[in-house]
Amino acid sequence: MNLKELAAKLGLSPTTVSRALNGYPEVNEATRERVIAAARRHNYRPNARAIRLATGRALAVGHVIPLNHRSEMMNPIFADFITGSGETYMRNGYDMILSIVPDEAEEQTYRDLMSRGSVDGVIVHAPKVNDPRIRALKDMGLPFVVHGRSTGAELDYNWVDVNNRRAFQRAAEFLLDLGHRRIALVNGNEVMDFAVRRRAGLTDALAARGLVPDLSLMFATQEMSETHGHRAAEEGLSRAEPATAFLCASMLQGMGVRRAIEGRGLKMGRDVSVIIFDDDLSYLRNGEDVPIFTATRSSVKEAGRLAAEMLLNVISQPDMAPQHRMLEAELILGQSTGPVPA
Amino acid sequence: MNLKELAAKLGLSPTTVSRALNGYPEVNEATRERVIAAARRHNYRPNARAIRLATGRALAVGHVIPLNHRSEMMNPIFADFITGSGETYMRNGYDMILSIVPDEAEEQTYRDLMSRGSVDGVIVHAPKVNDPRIRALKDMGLPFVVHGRSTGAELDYNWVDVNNRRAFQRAAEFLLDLGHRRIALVNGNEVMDFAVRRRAGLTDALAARGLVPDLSLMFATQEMSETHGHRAAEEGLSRAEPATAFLCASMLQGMGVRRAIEGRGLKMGRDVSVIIFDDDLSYLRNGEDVPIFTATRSSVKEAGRLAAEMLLNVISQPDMAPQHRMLEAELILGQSTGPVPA
DNA sequence: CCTATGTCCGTAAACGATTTAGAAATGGAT
DNA sequence: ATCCATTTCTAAATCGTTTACGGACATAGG
Repeated sequence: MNLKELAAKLGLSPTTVSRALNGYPEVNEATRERVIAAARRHNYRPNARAIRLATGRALAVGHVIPLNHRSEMMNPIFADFITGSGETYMRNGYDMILSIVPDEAEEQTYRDLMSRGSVDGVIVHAPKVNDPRIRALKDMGLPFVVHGRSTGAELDYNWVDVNNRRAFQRAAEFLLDLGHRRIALVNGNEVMDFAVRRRAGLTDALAARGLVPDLSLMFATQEMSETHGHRAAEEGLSRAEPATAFLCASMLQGMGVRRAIEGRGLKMGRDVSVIIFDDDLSYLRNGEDVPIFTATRSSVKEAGRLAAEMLLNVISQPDMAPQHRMLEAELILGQSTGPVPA
Repeated sequence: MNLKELAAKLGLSPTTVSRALNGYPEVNEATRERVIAAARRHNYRPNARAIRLATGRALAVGHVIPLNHRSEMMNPIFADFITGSGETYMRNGYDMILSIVPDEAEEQTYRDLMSRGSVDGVIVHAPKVNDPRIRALKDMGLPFVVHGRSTGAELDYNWVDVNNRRAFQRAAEFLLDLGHRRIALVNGNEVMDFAVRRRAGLTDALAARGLVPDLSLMFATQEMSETHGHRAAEEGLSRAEPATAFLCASMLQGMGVRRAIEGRGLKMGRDVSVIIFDDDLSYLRNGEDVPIFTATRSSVKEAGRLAAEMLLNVISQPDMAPQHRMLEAELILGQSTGPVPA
């Protein structure tokens, strides 16, 4: 059942039917109701392909997920992010198109999505320091929102980010207040922008107390996984002067650190303190009612929701000034931290 | 730059240009090359919206992800699954459209995708026992492939599944050979079809040795998470006759079980044995070179690849007989199993 | 020489909606 | 009765491709 057929059944022109269904004012309310009733009765759904061609809009946004083909690993936060953004798209009649591409092909993917008219805008995931995609997207004129930021990008652009620096700074201050001086960092890969900011948060806090970071306790694991966290903690605990506290960039790393601690017969929270960054992932809850890990918490799902809303705004008002949204992580107290052992 | 403009520049009709670019035979090879060169030079990309309307194909497949709105949790295997399927779509020029919907709205979502012409087919995720979606999709005539199966569906349909029953049967036999008799099951929610099959695998193995399952050791957790695994193991270990082995449906549950074991000062693999189902997720590796957990392993990413290929085949040949692909899990030996303590 | 067969290319009509321009009907005001 | 504005609707163009059909030309066969 298409528009023409429906119009024929009603004895109206396709134009009027279209206008009636889309809420245009120049149609009698009586006919509008008649049209809507008939549309419902005949189960009419406008053909999305035709709408897209006629309006010149794709009614779709793209999420391009870079796949690090060395580790073949997709960022685990991604599932939660799209859970948040997906609902916004649905409510506004937009489709979400996912492209998973090796990271070196990402820029070309944006170009294709754009020039073939498959999307009206994109979300940029996992920005690196000095990420070239930002300049490229600006040049192409494709609306975009970055989840995170890119240090060194001289242009202004739309982003939604959590205050990674402040989060790790506060976490480090908390550990310092507990007397910890040998604080190990179990970071993500430091080509990623968020990792650099988290590291800066730690060094800021140390510097504020006149301490210099011990580079032998700064780990940046290739993957933010349990095993990599475990390995880093093994090293940090076997130093001549072992770490008394760990600051981890992810829950999984934190679990690996805990395993290393307990593997040595030590107790987390008593002998060694651990703070993690908790993205509040649905499938990796930090405890149920009472949190296991002390953590800086910020919901990545919420970030997804905000980024999607921002992108739809940017699409509908293309010459709007760049939008920014900074989220603050909350520091929540769990059972994994305590005063430094005497 | 569109087709008409490109044709004008070449002094040809749009028809000829279209045919040249799409490899139709009725065009001189010399002109074809001229056209291809010009298309490349002017950076011409055919408008996807127009192609879709003209051909009547969506050139897109849908993945409808049910969101259990009680737990607000997306299945964590999903990210790996689409990593596998995504590449197949890309190679064949298909888009992947993701819809994340509360599970009660899922059927309506399929209907919308279909009648508005947004997709040529869908992948059905997370089938339940007696899943009504299968009948609904058959009735609608929308091509689909199920990741998993649905016990009780009287119709035949396309599916890609792992042999869950055999996997858990073999795992249980292995534990029985090691002398274990009190084997706890830490299963997923048993409205899910795969969970029922895994349970059947265990009870099969027990029955083959004349044993009856101890219902007080059969857990079906609402979520397959670390905390739920931990809680189940706490119960299983505090029985009058505690479990000596655990059969877990996921890696995360296994990690929770390990935590419960170690929290009691016991050692996994010596005091208590654990076998997990390992979906070979990219962000949850079971060890690096040598596996931590003894596991039944089957790559969900591979399943995604196979399901995508099957779906594209079904789309291109709609009256093909239903296709099935059964994957066998391999039983890999880790450090989490050993003979039952005396 | 005429016709049949191929080869190569163009014309025009789809595809199914939106949207522009304009016509017909209606209602008041003069 | 005339004029103008407003309301309501229609016809036709448009979006950028694909594709059914047909024409021109060359070559081969009779």
